Amino acid sequence: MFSKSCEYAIKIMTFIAFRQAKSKEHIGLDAISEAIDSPKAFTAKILQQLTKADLLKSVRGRTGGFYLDQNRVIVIADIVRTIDGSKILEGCLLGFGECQDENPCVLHHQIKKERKSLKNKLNSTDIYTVAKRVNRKKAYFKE
Amino acid sequence: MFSKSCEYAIKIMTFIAFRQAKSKEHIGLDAISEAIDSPKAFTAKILQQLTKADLLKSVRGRTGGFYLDQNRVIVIADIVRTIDGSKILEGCLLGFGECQDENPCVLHHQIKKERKSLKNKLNSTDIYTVAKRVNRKKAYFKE
DNA sequence: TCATATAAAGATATTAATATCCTTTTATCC
DNA sequence: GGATAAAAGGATATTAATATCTTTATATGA
Repeated sequence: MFSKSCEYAIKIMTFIAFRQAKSKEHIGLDAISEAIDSPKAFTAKILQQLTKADLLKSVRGRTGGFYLDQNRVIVIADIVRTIDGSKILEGCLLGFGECQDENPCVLHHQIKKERKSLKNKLNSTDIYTVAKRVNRKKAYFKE
Repeated sequence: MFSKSCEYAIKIMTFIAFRQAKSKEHIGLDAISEAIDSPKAFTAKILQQLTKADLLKSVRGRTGGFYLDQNRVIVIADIVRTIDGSKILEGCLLGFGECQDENPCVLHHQIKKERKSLKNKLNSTDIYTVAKRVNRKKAYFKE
């Protein structure tokens, strides 16, 4: 469903939200990739993408690391759109460039409702809420 | 969401169902790839996969081609499972090997309901029903 | 029986996703 | 100011998905 990069990105963002609820210190690559069990160098690239897209803030140098601007509410859909693009949320299931209600692919109307509720859910699930669940040990970043 | 191969496969199967409702003649690769607007050689490979998986029947030789065993009801989920595997329907959204209710990833419970209804829909949508919609010009195989 | 049209099978090519490695920039601490 | 530790950036490697091409097997019909 999501690309591997996107899977990591969702874990990264929710992990930082989780950690930041406990301490305001910047969080470094090492801590992140250890916590979510992801390859370090690859994780660094995804962190770059998230930072460029302004979903994440970063500081260089000795006490550097990553942190979230707490004023901004970030939802899972923001992360998905940044890493995988909006195709999975908006695009045609069968690859039409323009799959509207007027020129629908064979699955369009069949799956319309289900896709919409999935999209709504991703649009309404923010990372702080997810992070709270981790704190209550109701969800995990790695197996 | 689905791989390109799977997109083609869904079109292939629904197209054959659609054509077969009109004529019992075997349908050849050329007609299929033309109708669904897919690369011919690649389409041939997918047809092979579908045939091996017994979702589709084939006949070689001069009047050869592909056809459906009308006694068997095939749903979209059968096609998806054959081409992309069951991961997209059953597997963890964030790549856990074992993502159950007891050891859930950070998205598991959040998206559980939405995934389930998507899966149900794919499990209950059969290709003949889809084909009928095409016949009524309510859905298309290509743009 | 032989030419032809078809699917099956195998080999290869191309492109995109995943992943790593090395160098550069930047901030901190001594 | 120099050593150090961090992120950023660029280059490369590996693997998987997409796609094509060529050969083989099989059935038909003249």
